Amino acid sequence: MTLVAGRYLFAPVKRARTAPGGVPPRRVTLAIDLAILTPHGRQLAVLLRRGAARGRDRWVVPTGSIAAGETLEGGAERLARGALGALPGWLAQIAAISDGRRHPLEADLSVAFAAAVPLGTPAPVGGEHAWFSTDALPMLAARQRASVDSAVQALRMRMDQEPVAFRLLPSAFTLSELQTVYEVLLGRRLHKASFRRALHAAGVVEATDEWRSEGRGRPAQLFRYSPRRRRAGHRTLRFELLSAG
Amino acid sequence: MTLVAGRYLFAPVKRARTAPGGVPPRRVTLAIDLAILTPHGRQLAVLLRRGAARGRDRWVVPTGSIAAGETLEGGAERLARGALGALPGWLAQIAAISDGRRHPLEADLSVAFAAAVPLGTPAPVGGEHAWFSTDALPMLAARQRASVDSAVQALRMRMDQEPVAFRLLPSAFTLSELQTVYEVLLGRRLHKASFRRALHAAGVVEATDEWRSEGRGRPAQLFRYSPRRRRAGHRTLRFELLSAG
DNA sequence: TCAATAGTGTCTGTTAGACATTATGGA
DNA sequence: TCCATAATGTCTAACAGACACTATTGA
Repeated sequence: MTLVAGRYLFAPVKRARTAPGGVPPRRVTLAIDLAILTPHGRQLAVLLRRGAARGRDRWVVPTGSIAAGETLEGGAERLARGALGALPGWLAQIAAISDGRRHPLEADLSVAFAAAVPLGTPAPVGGEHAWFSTDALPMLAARQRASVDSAVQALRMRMDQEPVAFRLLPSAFTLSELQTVYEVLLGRRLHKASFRRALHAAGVVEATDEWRSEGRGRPAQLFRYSPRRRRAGHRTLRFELLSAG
Repeated sequence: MTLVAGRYLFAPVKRARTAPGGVPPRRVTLAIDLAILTPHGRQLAVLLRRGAARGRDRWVVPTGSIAAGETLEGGAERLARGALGALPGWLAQIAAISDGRRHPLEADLSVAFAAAVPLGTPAPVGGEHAWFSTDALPMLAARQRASVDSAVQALRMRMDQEPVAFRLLPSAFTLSELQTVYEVLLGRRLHKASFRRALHAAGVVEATDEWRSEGRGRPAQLFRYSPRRRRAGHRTLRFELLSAG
């Protein structure tokens, strides 16, 4: 999934070789769509840009194409910088979509990327960008809507394998914030005591000596993500999700 | 991830629209690589085709491009029919790779698909195709090697969400065969009693009235995959894999 | 008969979830 | 003082893994 940096995407001297059947690889127009996600209340939010409006409010997922000698991931990073002014904490390729549905650039093929940025990241100033809750998206081109849905689904499927949840928070966070992120990603409420017990047992966070007071209630201690090198915990059997069909 | 069938990939009348920056979506040559996987002993095996040999033994992952009006998934299905003579039990898009490394068709961009076929599926007659254990692959173009590795990894990551394991077996199978498939995918041995207990609790298989005797030992009862519609079992917290880094 | 594999019953340590309680701030 | 949130301790039911045992075939 991870792309090798520093390689040329289009080697200038190579010429398309004909396939065994005699048909050369088809030429298509390529776009990259980037779904930048962040927690927002009990939902995920995605960063959209005001589109080339035709009167009404139109929004688009940040999209673009690829420069000569640029990898897919390189293009996605460039898009992210353009939208955020900085690199996201997490970036991953999600899917290639080419179902013929509408896309702002009318590209034949679009490659969807997902990015995660910390809770509280403001939308860039200028009024061109805004956060939208993924459960109340505005009108989008059908293929971009599919990109956002795939990105959210992929985030949920990868949270066990990669520390995505921690990239959706600033480097220092309270355990309640972390629990909320996990609840958003899992789509269900968790028990506070069990959550902290599991965290402590896995040893993935370390306490700082800072505390944060918000409104009423007792101040919360701040923690950091600290993956202590441990033996790779073995995967467990999970049949539950297979019963659905 | 699933592509909509029956849609045109390249709408003939549409013209590439210029991006906001003024750059039209880049044109690239596109190939599809298909890693057809099946269980083979305690490993997964992949189906390779004898390549356009230059003297030595060269092998390639089944690859091709896309016809006009064909979706990515449609192209992958056509490739699968060409290699197997039939559709695989499971087919999924894995990744788009464009790192500039070698590919048989020299395509700029290749989209990797993974397919699963049942244990015991023979390689097509004619000597053009053969199964290779994924832990002892022959020389492959670097990008195709990456496709195979990604396909195997994706199979392992999706086994909890989709009934991939059952597509790696014929419709009727023994519980020992199923357990072996799970052991191959999980990469570790399982306990017989626990495995059957979990299977029974989840209610994902149903017994047939057939039995199979192989060599010595008591004959084994045959089972089928039967996903009884149940309440969607909730996902559990899993921090273990996040400790690695 | 022995060897090999299928299938089941029981025990035990671990863990997820529920509940209760203490701690510490603001209103 | 009351209330809201943080943090922790304890109980229990469920479960994973280990072990032992029975069942049924072929050599």
